[in-house]
Order: sequence, then structure tokens, then C-alpha cells
Amino acid sequence: MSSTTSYQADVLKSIAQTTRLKIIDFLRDGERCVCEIFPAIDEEQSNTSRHLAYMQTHGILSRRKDGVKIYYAVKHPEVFEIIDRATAIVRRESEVRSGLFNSEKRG
Amino acid sequence: MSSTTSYQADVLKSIAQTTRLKIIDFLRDGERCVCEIFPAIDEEQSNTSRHLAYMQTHGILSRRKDGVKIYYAVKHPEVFEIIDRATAIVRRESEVRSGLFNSEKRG
DNA sequence: AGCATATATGATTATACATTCATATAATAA
DNA sequence: TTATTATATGAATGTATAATCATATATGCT
Repeated sequence: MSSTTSYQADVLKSIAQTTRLKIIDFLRDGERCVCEIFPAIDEEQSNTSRHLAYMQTHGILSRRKDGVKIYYAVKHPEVFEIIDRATAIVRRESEVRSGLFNSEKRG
Repeated sequence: MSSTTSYQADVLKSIAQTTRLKIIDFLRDGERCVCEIFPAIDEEQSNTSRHLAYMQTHGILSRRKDGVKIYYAVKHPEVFEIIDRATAIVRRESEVRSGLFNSEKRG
């Protein structure tokens, strides 16, 4: 196996989870501290903290300390591009499944 | 949570695994049957079959039957775009970690 | 120093996942 | 019909993951 394959999987796994997707989505506007993040996504502080640490360890979030607060941000714009493409797939799949695609074609 | 968040996670999870990444990469040239796939990626037939079924169920692979053989293909070009972006992240991260980025800047 | 706030982490539990082996099913050929 | 090839799947196993609760640690304020 290509040596980068497992790193690719690690990066994608850091995104492919509902709580982490919620966090990343909340970080679209930029850097936020933990105390802003966990109420916004409606998850427990400890769980949120773990996911943030996980994503930072795997290189997709940056971490900045300011006093008591820790600010996290998405490091690579590709993270958002990946999610946007996943959204496109979901949208297309749901159209096909609901028969929207075929009925459009029929007019 | 947005109702599509868990579908986004499902799509990304269908990609974020080493064996599945190997399969998808082998399918870059197009449709292939199981008997071509598992030797190419050096995995067991049963394991390969399971991952193919998983990805098909989650909407990222198409499945076509021709006699005894089953041909699978990647349905959405976005799947490759997602992997390419993950690769870009991995590359940038490894550059930063190895200090290549900073030494380049220094000249 | 004592207190409040912010974040991280150990321990636990439940669940999901990946893999393997053995075997079932399906299509085709002899 | 029997044999062969291709694919799928049940059962078992080990490992990873997500979430929760309780608590530790760190910073700053009074």
C-alpha cells in the first residue's frame, strides 16, 4: 500500500463524523474558542474537547491559546472543499433515490 | 443537527478507510470486477467484497452484473476530488512537519 | 490565598468496524 | 449433472471509536 494511503484515511476520518462535521461547520467563519463551540453544536464540553484534540492531532485544526481560552480554527481550506463535495454527492444521491432525476428527464 | 450531516458523515466514512481507498484508487481507470480488484489491492476476496458492498450501499459505487462477474465503478467524480484534496492536506502537513516549508522560505 | 471559569483527561461502557475462515449461492462450461 | 469460477455472507474475534461522568489542571480575578 502507498505509504500516504493511511494518512489520507486519517485525514478523512478526522472529518467523517457527525460531531466533527458540526464543529468544522461552526468554524467556517473562522477561529472560535471551546467555550463558544460546544454550546453552538449542542455537545458536552468534554466530548467537544476530545474531538477538537483529535482533529488538531491529525493536522486539520490549528490551536491557539489566549489566557484561559483555547481557540481552534480549520487549517486547510481543502477541508471545506471536501465537505462541500460530500454534500454534492448526498444531494445527487437523494435526487436519484426520490426519482426527481428521472421525472425531470421525462419533463 | 442538520439532517444531511449524518449522510455527509456516511459518504465520507465510505471513503475514509485504507482498503476502500485502495479500491477507489484502482477504480480511477473505470469499472472493474471483483476478481480484478482483490488481487490488485492485495486483500482477501471476502474482505474486498464486503467493502465493495458497503460503498455501493452508501451510494458511492455502482454495481453491474455480467454473467458471473460483478463490475463496480465509482459513481461520483467528487469522490476522486475528495481524495485529491485529502492528498493535498497530507502533502502540506508533511512539508510543515519536516520543516521543508520554513527552509524553503529561508531560501 | 481562595474562587471562578476554561479546558483536558482517566475510567468506563456501549457500539461500530475490519478482518478472517468456512461456506453458501449463482452462473457457466464440460 | 457435475465441476468450476465468481461473489456474497454467517460467525467469530480483536480492535477502534464515541460518549459520559467525574475530576484534574491551568489561568486569571478579587
